[in-house]
Amino acid sequence: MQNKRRLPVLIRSFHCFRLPLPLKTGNMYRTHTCGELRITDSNKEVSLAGWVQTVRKFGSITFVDLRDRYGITQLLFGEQLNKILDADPLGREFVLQVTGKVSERSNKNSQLSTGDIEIAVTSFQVLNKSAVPPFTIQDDTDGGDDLRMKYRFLDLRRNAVKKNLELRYAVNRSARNYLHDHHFMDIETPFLIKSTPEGARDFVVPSRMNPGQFYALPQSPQTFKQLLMVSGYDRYYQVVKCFRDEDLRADRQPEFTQIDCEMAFVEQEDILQMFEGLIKRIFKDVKGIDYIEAVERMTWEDAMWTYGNDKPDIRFGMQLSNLKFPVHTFPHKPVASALINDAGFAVFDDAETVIAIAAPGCSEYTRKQTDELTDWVKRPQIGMKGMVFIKCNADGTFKSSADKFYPEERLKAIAHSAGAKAGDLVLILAGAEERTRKAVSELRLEMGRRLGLRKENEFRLLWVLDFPLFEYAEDDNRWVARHHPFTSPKPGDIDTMIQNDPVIHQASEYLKHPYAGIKANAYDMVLNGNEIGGGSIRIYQRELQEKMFAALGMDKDEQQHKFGFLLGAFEYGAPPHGGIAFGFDRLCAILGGSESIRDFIAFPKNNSGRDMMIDAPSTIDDKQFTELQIKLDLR
RNA sequence: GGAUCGGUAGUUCAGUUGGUUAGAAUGCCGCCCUGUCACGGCGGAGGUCGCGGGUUCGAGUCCCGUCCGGUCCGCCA
Repeated sequence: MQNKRRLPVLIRSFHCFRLPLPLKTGNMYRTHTCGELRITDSNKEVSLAGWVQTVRKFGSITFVDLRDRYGITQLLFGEQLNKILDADPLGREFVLQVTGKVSERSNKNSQLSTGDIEIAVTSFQVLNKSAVPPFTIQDDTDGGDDLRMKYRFLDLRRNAVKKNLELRYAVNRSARNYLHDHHFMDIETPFLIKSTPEGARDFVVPSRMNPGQFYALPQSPQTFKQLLMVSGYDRYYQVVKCFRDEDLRADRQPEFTQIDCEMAFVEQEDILQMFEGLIKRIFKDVKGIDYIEAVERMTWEDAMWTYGNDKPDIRFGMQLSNLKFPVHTFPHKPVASALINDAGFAVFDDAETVIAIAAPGCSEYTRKQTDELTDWVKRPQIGMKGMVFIKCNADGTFKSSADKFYPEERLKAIAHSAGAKAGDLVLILAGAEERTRKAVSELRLEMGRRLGLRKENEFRLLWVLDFPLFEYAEDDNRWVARHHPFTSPKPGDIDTMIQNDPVIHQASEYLKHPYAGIKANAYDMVLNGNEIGGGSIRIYQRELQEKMFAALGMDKDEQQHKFGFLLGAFEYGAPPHGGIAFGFDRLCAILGGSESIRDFIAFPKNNSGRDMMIDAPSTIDDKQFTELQIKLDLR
């Protein structure tokens, strides 16, 4: 494992970006915004326009907080104007335009940037009334999630959401500036393209002019950006919508945005350095964080070995002790099976895989607490049958739920292998390989969270390198591209690929187990346990691309039908090239300290892919079906 | 496709072993109040307990179904 990075990490949690406050020019509605007037503006005659945040009435005077995108300014309605308000009161969220004089307040409000002044209103105009909003437009709104989504246009007035969108814009600007500085060119690619159901399910769009035929919305601009490389636009980028018709999560939307980049005449190292630069620039511009010297690097195999996960959160340790694994899983790694073998403990003996981790400082856990942890791993989502504990007591003794089978010396050795110290609690899971590995990885993250080891203001970046090129799809009984079928093998594996004539479904000699097989020239960038970007060096020779398609079980006809345009282009001087795409929404959410990407998207969809505000998707008219020559057949 | 949590006033929630008239806070409406900024005081209105069925003398509460929302697994090259 390469590990040249120095320890990190400090942190300022405020956002360093700032939007310009003053309006460049006033107009008939307003001379200033609600966020910019200060005591130095005293006695100026100004006009403001905005929304009524609150009305505070005191008999013959009234205070109104007027809000716009830039802030809140207090308005004072004196005795005369107050009579007008008595007759026709202002309500929350009314759109109001006022003219008046900036005056120093007798009671200042240090919480507001405009808190030293108020506007002594001389005239006003209700530009529009508002119905009573269904929830309060405040940082701490009383509105529930679905109500906020239904009235998203009101939710967006809230400062909390506005800050997220500002952060999003800041990330966008920062990325564009960096890429522009490095000669990347923003080129738009089409949204109505061809369906090639390889990875995710496509969204499809019927074509009226070509009855019975459909466009697909792009899952990414992958092939187009590669064609742009063939065309000689050697540095391309796009902040672009992508579409995938798959089930959603808190961090997954059917339409999402990528910062999509591609470069020609590069090898992997060039890409890694260029985009480390990008991410550092974003951190600096958006968070004011300037500490990242180099992004740490780890091979995929090391990540799987050390953390059981291809996107490890390296902010904390708790590295795995791999006590037992099937022979071919980690051919180059020292599996420590001697520690647990030959003890007659059926739970371990019968298991395909046994993995231990040490939870620091947890040796004092009560029976109730360990039972609760056991229940946690027994939940259907984790699916383990139980958990074995070793308490590493402060006095140097060891106590385990498997005492009967392992003398203290062996418990000590197992605990030691997991890096446990006195006072730690070793957690051991055993079972089928895949499930156990995932369970330990989840357990590690959960314990890290519970023990406060995943610090919100700490950011650790990691490149995960050398992914396997192929992955076996149990359901379809075939090999699929782990990244995508345009990914180049590692240089050393290219000859193997070209020389062999792969009929991969049957036993492929050179694929073997993914851990041992051909490695891809692919890389993911991981931030605090989240994959924020991924890419690869691409195949640019027709012959190799055909081998790749064939390896995935695609015959010549199918290759031609689906990707003939790309294979053809490779015959006309395709340069070596590669690229990367960053998940823009997710990156923003992480920088904003949130698990959910929804609050960083102006108009997101819910769990079921519905837009609750406009109520989409919806049925269409019979006339539309007729035009499309489509008949509905709901089964 | 599956698991799980939730749905009660405009809103956020409470509601005991099934038992009299379903509560609180906030918002809303009215009156009072010249320095508030979570303003305050007094008064008032506001409910098909998601929907359908069942058990029961009696259901917000128990059972079945269904719809909606949240989270997760599968899925997401």
